[in-house]
Amino acid sequence: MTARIPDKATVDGLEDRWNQTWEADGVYRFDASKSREEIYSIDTPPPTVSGSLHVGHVFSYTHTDVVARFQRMCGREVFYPMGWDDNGLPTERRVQNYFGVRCDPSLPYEENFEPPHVGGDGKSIKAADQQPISRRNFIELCERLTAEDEQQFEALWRHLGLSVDWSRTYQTIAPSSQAVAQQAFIRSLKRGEAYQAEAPTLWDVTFRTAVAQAELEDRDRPGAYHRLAFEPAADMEEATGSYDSVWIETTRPELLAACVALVAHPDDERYQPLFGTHVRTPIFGVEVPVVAHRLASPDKGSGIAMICTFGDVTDVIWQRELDLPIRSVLGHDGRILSEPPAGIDSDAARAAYNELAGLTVFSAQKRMVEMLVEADVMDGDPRAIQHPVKFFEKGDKPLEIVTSRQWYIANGGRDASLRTALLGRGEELDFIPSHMGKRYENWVNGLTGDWLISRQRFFGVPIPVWYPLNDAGEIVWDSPIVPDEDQLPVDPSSDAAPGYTAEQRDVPGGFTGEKDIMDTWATSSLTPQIVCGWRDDPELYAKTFPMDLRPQGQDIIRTWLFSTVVRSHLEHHELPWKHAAISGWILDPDRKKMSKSKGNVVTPMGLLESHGSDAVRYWAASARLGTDAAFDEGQMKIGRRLANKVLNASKFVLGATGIATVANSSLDEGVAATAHVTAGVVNGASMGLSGGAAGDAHPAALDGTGSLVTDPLDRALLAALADVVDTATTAFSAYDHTRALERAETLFWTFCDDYVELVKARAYDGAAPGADIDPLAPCSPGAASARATLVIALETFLRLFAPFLPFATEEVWSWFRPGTVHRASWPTSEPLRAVVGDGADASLVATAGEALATIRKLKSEAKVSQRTELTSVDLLVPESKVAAVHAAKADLMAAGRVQSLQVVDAVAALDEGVDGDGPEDGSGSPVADTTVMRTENAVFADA
RNA sequence: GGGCCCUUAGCUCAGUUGGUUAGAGCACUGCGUUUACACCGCAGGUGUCAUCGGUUCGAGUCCGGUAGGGCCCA
Repeated sequence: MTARIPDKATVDGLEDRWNQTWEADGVYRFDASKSREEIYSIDTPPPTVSGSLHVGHVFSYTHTDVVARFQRMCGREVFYPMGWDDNGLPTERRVQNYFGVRCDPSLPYEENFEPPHVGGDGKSIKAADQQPISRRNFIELCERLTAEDEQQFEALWRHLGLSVDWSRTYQTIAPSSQAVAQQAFIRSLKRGEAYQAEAPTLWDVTFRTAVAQAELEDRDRPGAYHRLAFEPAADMEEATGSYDSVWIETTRPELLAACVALVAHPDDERYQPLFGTHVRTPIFGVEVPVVAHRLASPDKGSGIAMICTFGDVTDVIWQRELDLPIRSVLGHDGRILSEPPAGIDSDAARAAYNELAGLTVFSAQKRMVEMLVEADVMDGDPRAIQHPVKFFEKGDKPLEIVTSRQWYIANGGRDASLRTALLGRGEELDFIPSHMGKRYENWVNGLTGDWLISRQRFFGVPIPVWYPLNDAGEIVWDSPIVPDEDQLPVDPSSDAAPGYTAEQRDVPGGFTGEKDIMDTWATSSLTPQIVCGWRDDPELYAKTFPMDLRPQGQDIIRTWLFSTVVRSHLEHHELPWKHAAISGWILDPDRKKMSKSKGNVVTPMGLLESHGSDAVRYWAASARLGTDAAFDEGQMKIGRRLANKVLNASKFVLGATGIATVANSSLDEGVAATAHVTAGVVNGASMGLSGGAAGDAHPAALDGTGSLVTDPLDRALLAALADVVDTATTAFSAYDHTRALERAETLFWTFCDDYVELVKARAYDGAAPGADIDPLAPCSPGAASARATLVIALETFLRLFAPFLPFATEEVWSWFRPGTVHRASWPTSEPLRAVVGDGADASLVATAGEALATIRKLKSEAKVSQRTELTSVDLLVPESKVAAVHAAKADLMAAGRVQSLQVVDAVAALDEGVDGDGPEDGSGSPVADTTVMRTENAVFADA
């Protein structure tokens, strides 16, 4: 029979072995029979599968897993599903490049379609080289690719050791998720929270879709002010008595045809006389009014600006608030429309407009400037500036504003009472750290409109409505046809509207399907409803919703977190979760945020393989929530060292106590020996996976007096451990996992470096080097005390470390404990305190350690091996510590290999009236610090 | 321009309601192969707590200003 405890312990290879066992034993399987009070539910962010996972994901998902494992050990049944966010634009883009195709909804479906490329080379394929395919073919390719990606993601998460119930994974594009998204939409529609509107919309001309406020970003771009002359109309000449032109400066001369007014600040004295009068636009000769508005900035350009429908977001506000006409000149393809807007009537104006029609914004500007120069209505050369321009965060051309019919969901952007209510939800939510709530508050206060959820794309959840066609075949937008909830999910582009036949599609008197899909966030804002079974599992839903925890990155507070709060508030009138744990950024060594574009991203699997998962988890867990962390492989090496130490210290404990002797051949015997060595404090009761109490440590109804743990040093160690357990538990309960780890780690190193060294000889109880120890044979009381302490401490440390180092702790647990450490109970201090009684003094560990270090220092400075025997040495100890050193004296002599140790009161020793001469060997300084231990009169056995 | 966070040893970071001489790990140097571990152990030096001012018997900690860094929003 092979030994169950390896001769050479290593952290390498533990991941695959334990993942297989955990899967086979269903260690993390959610038990839905538990009661609401017993359940801890986590709403894990579904990563975008079309993107690649990076170190930041590993970082924040580890934070979540650490909490999940802690809560599970505290006896909670952890509901911890994992999802994949696969719908949306990122997947479409990836499919286009990976397969060399693009979606053309006008094409018919092709059976058994095989794409022109598979795999691609990661570079984008030009649109012209992409093969157009039908929407259904395109979606099939999206699903094919995401399925592959999801497998890789799951493999990574398993390797990292996430304690997810992998039987409960979900996809945001899955039919059940679509049904949830559509049901929530329909209900919002019926309550009036979802609505459609024809309105100016921020539009990405590359992707040809509308985008939401949350997806915008400002980028500084070069631009140029063009100084243009507007001629006064008759009423202005009359008002001012002047024929002078009005000069405006604009960065967008190509939109001149859309000009509907000039605007200046109401307080601007230069232009006050002009308000209410008119000017004529250059080139086109359209008469437009001069108006006043507070958003015009007197110090920008000439202080008076032209309002175009729609040059930027301010133009939209002006158009709305000043009730100006709409004159669109830009199409959804980003080109100037072929038909001129109202007002361009003269032949000359039409001719000028025709010069621009069909051009891109860029070319139109060039041509427009030429015309302006020819007409001599532009003053000088364009003046170059840098200015912020709005972009779609995933796009690379400036956003334009076009008028289009879109769907919205109310989010407080237009309704003060809803906004107030949502701000209240933000205050109600427990953000960790709390200052992250400010980001939520700032975002809600900065909303400028409702949430635009419709996207003119293909791979996503369809907006579940149809529209009737009148007898003329025109769409009746105002009367959307809505499916019943039990019909969901529906695809209006292929399913017939309720009450119609398929033949009535797109014929007069029939119906047509909504072509738009919902924004990704419109589905992922419903992950609590998706995973908790809102639509189809009322029993589960009642037990898991509202959820306990939403962990996520700080970047998506305004998007994912906020939109989820919105949906929950609208539908359920409550928060979707109690706590929101916000992870920080990962910064590269230059303190910059790590990102793909900077090319400084490390692949997570490579990291896990080179350092080990426990090591990488240790690095992640060392960072507090909300705090940015450096990408620090040094920290991973420390984690690896800790995991390695856990294995080796455990080997020692099991060896010195004799448990290894029997556990090597049989787990049952090892468990029994463990119970024997600890007198039942660590016993084998409640074996198996069921119940949170498996492998529990039970107080053997002791008050310290009947305990095997009699030695003061042993009692001190367990007292110190009890303190650490209390601190770690309090910290963990407050989501401060870092402190829990740090406290456990610090005491563990003291345990290894000092305590173990001190009690080693006592625990061996005279056994010959290398000899097997019989754990059941009688031994001296001192040995029994040390052995019991070693095992109790080890077993407690394993449970303290289990959330952080799931692989190393489970490996060791399997050597001598039944079941899995991950279903063992989180340690409590009561059993430890019961074993050591009230009189235990935790500080004895530190004092004994200090004394040991003093003897080590003597040898280190003498440049001799720590093994060197000391015939005799005086240990000068501060008075307050003398008693403690005496208590550990025998262990100290054994560990320090001292044959004769004199413990001397350091204060008394300095007093010449006591020993008369000072140190006989001259080693001590006459002004020695009496608060620090030191040695004198050392005699080495031989040099 | 508004909001939030940060600045402590060469590096990464602790430092809890203000209270002895501000800590840890890494790195570095020296020593040492010990019946757990060389992926090891032991020992050692390391500070203008960004800066200026205030409150206080006492400030790394509380308050205000300044500088630098980061993020979000306009």
